[in-house]
Amino acid sequence: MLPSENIKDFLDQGPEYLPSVSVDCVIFGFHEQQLKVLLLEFKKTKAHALPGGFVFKNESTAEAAKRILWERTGVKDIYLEQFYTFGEPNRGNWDVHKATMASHGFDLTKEHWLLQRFITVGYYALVDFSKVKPTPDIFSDVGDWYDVHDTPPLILDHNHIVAKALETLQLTIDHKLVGFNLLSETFTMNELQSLYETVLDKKLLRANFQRKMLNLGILERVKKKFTGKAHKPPFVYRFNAEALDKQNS
Amino acid sequence: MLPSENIKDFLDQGPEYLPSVSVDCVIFGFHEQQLKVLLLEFKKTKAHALPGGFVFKNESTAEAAKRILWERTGVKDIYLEQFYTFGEPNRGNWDVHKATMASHGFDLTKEHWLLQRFITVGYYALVDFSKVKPTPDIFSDVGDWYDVHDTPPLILDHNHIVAKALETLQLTIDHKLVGFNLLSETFTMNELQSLYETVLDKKLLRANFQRKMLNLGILERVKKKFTGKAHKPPFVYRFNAEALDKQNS
DNA sequence: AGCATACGTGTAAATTTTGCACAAAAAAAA
DNA sequence: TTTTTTTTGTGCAAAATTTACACGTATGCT
Repeated sequence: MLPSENIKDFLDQGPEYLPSVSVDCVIFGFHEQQLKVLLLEFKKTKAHALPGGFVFKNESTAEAAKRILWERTGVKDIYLEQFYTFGEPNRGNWDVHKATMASHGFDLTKEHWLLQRFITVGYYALVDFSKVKPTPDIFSDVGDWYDVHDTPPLILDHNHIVAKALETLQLTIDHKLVGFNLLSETFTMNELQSLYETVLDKKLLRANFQRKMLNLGILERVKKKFTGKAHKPPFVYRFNAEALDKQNS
Repeated sequence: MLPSENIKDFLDQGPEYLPSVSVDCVIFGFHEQQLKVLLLEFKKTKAHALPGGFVFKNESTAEAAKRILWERTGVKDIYLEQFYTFGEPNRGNWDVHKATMASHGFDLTKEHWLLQRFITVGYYALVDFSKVKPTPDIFSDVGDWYDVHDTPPLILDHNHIVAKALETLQLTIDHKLVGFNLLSETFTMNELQSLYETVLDKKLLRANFQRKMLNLGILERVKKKFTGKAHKPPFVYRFNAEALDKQNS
């Protein structure tokens, strides 16, 4: 199927969506000491945007977010949390959408459903960077990771949405054990610490951090890691889900 | 104007609202050692509900919430905070609306805008109980305060919404200084403490509570209170807004 | 076998929180 | 005016937590 046919299909799908409501996902990943966000780049217009989409009439906003997440990352069972709903009537310039569509040969009228006002429900997702293959959608040709502190200008109020998501994550990570979702299934204490340092943007004392984490009783020691380095290899930990559930409930 | 004409006006207003989006307000007040919520009781059907409404096409959800708040309480400049958006496709039984309208002589078809699916954005408000005169809307004949732990069954998912609002308030009050909004402009340390004890649902040590509050540097001592009792009257405090702004920023 | 490395734990100092006690204050009563 | 009564406001020590640093130890390489 040609790209423009996909887009026609999408535009025809308008009536199946719940009007006025969209969902945007701030997908966080952790890589090389940086907290990353997954962004899409539109074809031709080269504008950047958060992965987002619309909500089917019999679908919850959370399900819509999960669907979008799956389409963009190929990962299911993602840690997902709603953080804010952006309900301003003027969330920015919708010309981008018009231009994007025009660049594909669709000239939308002012009344077209895609150019109406949308409230967007923001979800942030924490994913294992190594498991994710950023997948562009039909409007974008690339999905790529950006340092959350060094994002390009985004369409609409998406920069604001990213900022709010980061703020929420920083407030959350300290008293709710969500950080593990950003690491692979097993990890060293060092990796965990540098994740926390990156998210909170401050140095932590190794010794105390380790004690605190171990005392939570949610880390399971797996095995030694073979590093090939001339020193003692670190333990590798796995995060114990049952214990976490108790704490978060 | 007769009630049913008001209702007709309301029903005709459908096209002016943003489709699929509503706003519900959990209005908290503090009275007689109880945390209260303002609830409406529908005429005839006697069902209870949160004050809520719809969003005009050029209005933000926050503005809509403020408007509803003003209509129900007669108070402006209310402390208002968005806490969650309820985006399930099945948020409960919409028969109540149909029945309510039927009781006013309007037989709504299944396709009527009022009976469609709505996402609702939840806001909680903190108001000075003594300043508020609960005002019913056109569907309800009474607005009344209920102990948040002793509410009647509410329509749709409104009980759930109240629970979530309370949860948010409890998490917030400890590290964000929002409690003052629930008291009158001046208050004694005792009143402030019993507010905290009620919201957090636990006893606090008077001496330490007082120290903590005073050390925040946001309380301004006003004057002695004449109680008519045979003992030392307490100081009366006023909450100093500028100092708070610094802390919350 | 010994060394370099950085991991894991022990411990003391500093700070904050908790619990309780008591004096000061002010209105009413004598 | 003096005493009585009650509750406020502050002081202080014990307990708990956080912070900072030091040291012993396991491991792979030389």
